Amino acid sequence: MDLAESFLQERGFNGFSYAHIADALDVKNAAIHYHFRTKDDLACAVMQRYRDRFQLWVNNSRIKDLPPGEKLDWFFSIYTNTRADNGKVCLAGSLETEFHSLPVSLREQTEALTCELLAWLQDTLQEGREAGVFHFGGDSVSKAALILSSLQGALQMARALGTDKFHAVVEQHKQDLLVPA
Amino acid sequence: MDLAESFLQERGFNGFSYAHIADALDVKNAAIHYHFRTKDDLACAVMQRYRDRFQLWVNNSRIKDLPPGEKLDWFFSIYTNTRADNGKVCLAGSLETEFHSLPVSLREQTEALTCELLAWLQDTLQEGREAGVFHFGGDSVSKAALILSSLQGALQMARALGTDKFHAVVEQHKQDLLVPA
DNA sequence: TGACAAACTTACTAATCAGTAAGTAAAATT
DNA sequence: AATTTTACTTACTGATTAGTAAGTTTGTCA
Repeated sequence: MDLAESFLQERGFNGFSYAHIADALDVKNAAIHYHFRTKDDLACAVMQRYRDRFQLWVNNSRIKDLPPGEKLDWFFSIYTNTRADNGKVCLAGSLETEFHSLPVSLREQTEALTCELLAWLQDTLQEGREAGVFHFGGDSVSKAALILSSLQGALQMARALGTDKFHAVVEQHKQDLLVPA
Repeated sequence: MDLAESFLQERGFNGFSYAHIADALDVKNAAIHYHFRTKDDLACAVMQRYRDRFQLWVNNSRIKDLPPGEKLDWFFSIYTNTRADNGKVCLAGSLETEFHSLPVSLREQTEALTCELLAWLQDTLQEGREAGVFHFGGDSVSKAALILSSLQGALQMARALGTDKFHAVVEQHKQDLLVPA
């Protein structure tokens, strides 16, 4: 599953095969089929684990009780540390790009993940604005969508233009949110 | 090339084959190979045409002489009309997602396109800020990267969550840029 | 009219793809 | 000790992949 997750982030759903994973583990492809009957099953399991992990984090008091500014820093750091610096992109973004060539079960997982990320970000932004820490116009739903879409896009952009661009985007978001006017 | 462009935007480079195009045109796959020896050649030709088209537009006085606010509206409208409403994503975003599984020539095209989009957007933002129409902190390079990455990401997000989300992101960008404080 | 080139088709190839059926070895359970 | 389960391997299948070689049709031009 770790390998499948990496391949999904690095090459997309259509960009890897059972053989890639089997070779990396030095087993035969049938060994993968034993654990995950179909490729959809494998990808769905990866997505479910990814979602569960996120929910576990945000419901943990180490994150939940943080002030909004630090919560957001934590969120940004997920993208910075485990994605941009390793040339990976967000699972949601990766699968959305290939959406129309994906099995239905995997589309549902993609939708669910995106909703969950968006919901948490929206709550955090709202909380921060009410606390006077964040400053932005419009509603928190749109601002959350703006930030999430930008993080997704910036990870992809980092592929072509290097991680500096990604870091610049994150800093710009902080600037936009934190500086009053 | 029109079909290849559509497939790239809808399914990604690894998500379509010569057979898809041949079937759609009711010819044999060898007919495609006659015009484009390899799949890389085809995709590169599509990218080159896409880039040329963009340069033609931005150098045309119908766009070049527009005030910054309307320039930006035009830029947003490319994404809204020809992508979000048809379930397509930006070519740059699509190829960046699969970057590590792409032939080198196609990676170079992807990088070039991203740079060109970014450069134009940066100039436009700078011009607008100097004219007092746009308001944002930080430098225009970062802000351009933020907006472009967000548009890319929002097109992908629209796949899973519908076009409403995309439109909300565009409105939020306008709000962020246009409202003084 | 004949030469030639453009735009194909027919008929392949070798590789890769997801997925399966049957067999095996070792560990866990009864 | 016998049985069952887990985790594979071996050996495939049929579909699809990008790409090729040789032949065919159609239109253009000298």
